[in-house]
Amino acid sequence: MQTSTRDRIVVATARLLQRQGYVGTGIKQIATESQATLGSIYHFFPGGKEAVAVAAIRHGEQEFAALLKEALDSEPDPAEAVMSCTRDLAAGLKESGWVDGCPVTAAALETLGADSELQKACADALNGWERLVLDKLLGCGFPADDARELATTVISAIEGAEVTAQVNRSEEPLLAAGRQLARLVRSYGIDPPRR
Amino acid sequence: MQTSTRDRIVVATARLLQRQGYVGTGIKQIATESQATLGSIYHFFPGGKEAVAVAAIRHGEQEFAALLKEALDSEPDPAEAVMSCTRDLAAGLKESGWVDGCPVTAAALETLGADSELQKACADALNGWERLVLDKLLGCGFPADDARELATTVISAIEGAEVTAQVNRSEEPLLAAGRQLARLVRSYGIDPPRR
DNA sequence: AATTGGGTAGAGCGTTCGTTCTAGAGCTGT
DNA sequence: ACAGCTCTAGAACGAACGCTCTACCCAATT
Repeated sequence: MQTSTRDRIVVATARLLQRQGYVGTGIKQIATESQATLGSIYHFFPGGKEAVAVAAIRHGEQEFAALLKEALDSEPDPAEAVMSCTRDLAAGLKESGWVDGCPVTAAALETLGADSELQKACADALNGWERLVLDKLLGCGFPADDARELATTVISAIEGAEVTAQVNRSEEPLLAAGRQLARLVRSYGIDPPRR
Repeated sequence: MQTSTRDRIVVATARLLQRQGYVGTGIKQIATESQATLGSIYHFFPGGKEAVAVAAIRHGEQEFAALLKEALDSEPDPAEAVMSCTRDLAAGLKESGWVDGCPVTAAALETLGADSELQKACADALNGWERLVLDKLLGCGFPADDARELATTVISAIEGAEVTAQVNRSEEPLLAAGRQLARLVRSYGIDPPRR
């Protein structure tokens, strides 16, 4: 067997959470989609549905972090880097038929009231991504305070633009957000590091 | 009876959708929360759960539009207006214990695949709000192209910042987004209309 | 006084949910 | 050969789901 059963469960769950949220995703659907059985799922995740979801969210976080990191590293200028990021996201979103959005937003919104492990995993994901942007900005010479506020804004705006793009089935909201965020970043008048 | 049964159903459903999404909200919970019975619900909404949800989303759209309009009208300068908006949202979010977020996002994300009436209602809501911002910018003398792109970015960023604020249980993401959006709006160098 | 019809009330339908449970397959070390 | 282990397999449970259905209340109309 190529991939382990456990990995198949996590990956399939991550995709399902992304598309239909936490409550909308059933354990039995996960079993079918991952070609595993209920027995296997409860063997690897004695914590049940929530434990599977937490693992899937963490997987989604890393996957998205990799995409983000690659886009940020591809351009020395942070403004260009942000646009590269929204371009990649827009392309991926369109390719999936507008269903593969942010891997954590849907799950996060459904589990806000109960401060569960799942909710914590979602918060960790958002903060992790924010840190990637923050580091990029700091590396470009932005003052710490400006960089922090910009980083949270960039992640929030991308997050929101992705939802808007999905709902309208259009790349435009993401691309527009990318351009405006680039303008915002440039407005600080900090020269990109030459290499 | 003060409020009609139908109205109680719609209002209660709107709040439930906001907090736990579409799939997470049961018809029987709606009945309990709105002090109605199943019979009443299916009497007023023969279309079942989805019909109730559509009515609730439209109600949420109008409610949020009113808040948005008030905030936008309170300041002549569009940059200040956007910040006033995020301040109001942050205050409301904190007051609700971080659970009463955007009335449509949660429901929208769960119903992306099936192009249902519900999905359309969510798209209408987002576009309606965007138009309010657009009109404000146009009224301040922004060129049409810039205004359009700014308007979608503002709504997307507010949307995303609200989610981030909820997940982190903090006003800061919304306030930061407000400040950065104000900076972005000002970067176009258009004088606010004097009155 | 009788009738009509909008609205209320909730028992019960079939289905699906998350979870538990027992049984067995496939492998390793002795 | 046998015990011991991880992992697979799916039947079965109680609870909850969306929805249908019949029965009833009560104010307005005839």
